[in-house]
Amino acid sequence: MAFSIGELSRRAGVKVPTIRYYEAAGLMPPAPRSDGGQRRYGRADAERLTFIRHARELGFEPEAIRELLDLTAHPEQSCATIDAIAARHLREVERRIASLGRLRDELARMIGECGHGRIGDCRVVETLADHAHCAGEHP
Amino acid sequence: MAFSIGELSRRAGVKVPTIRYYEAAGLMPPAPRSDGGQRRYGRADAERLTFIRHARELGFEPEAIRELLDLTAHPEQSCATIDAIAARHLREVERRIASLGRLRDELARMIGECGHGRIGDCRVVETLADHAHCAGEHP
DNA sequence: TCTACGATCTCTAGCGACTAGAGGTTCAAG
DNA sequence: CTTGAACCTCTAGTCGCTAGAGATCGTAGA
Repeated sequence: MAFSIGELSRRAGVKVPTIRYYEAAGLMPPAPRSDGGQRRYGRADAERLTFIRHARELGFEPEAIRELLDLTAHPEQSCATIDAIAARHLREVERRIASLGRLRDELARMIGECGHGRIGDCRVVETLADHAHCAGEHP
Repeated sequence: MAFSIGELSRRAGVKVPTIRYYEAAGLMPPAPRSDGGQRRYGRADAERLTFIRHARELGFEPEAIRELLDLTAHPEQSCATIDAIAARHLREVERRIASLGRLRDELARMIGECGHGRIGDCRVVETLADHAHCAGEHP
């Protein structure tokens, strides 16, 4: 039920030094220690760390991840607070899904044309380059 | 038709020093210079840079972005090469869309429960923490 | 044409998020 | 017990930017 940092590393797919870094950075809680001073972890830590890894791979910044983790950690805070934070992240997530959807379609089209012996022209750049209007981001 | 780095910065939503950094890093081609040595850009540069920004926001590493840009830049390379690279990115993009979809559903559920006066428990962590099986990533 | 001043130039240094290594301690299988 | 892999802390390095410093360019207005 209690396992080492190496085991946690294997379960979550996050390198050992990175786990220690996340603890120092406040993304992971300070782990309880064995008599000899080594960190001990449980299932919840593996889940939390796996979430952090996925969120990082998806391009979320540590600050955003912290907020998402807080949603889980403090369900007692007001509905309005949760709603505002969740809604903001929801909009962001939907933007990303839309962008990735366009990229997926373009990649699929290229592969399809390849199969028919044509070297189709590639519009990967145009695919994500347009839609500059989805911005409203840089003040 | 030819504009400055500041103008490019505004069009693409990327800071001026970052543009110079991308040039040094090889993500942007070396820009032609004015008589006085200032960089001059065209429409294609703005598109490319906007693509880079979007791809970075979506969590793609510079190396992956370089590959995607190369797909566009060298349509003359063999079908097999293009197919392999595009297929790999397609799988990755689909994984991300699936992950984001789960996160979106969970955020939407929380907001929905908020609206009905309940402070629903938050499962955002579980949402992305499971599915460790989609790994095959860390050797 | 001259001038002023904002934009651009290069260069160096700093920061956030890791990552790698040195040197020493702990744990657990034998 | 012993011993070697795994852990500890600490420092230093890398990558992707970001923020000055000090000098030069370019253009609008007198």
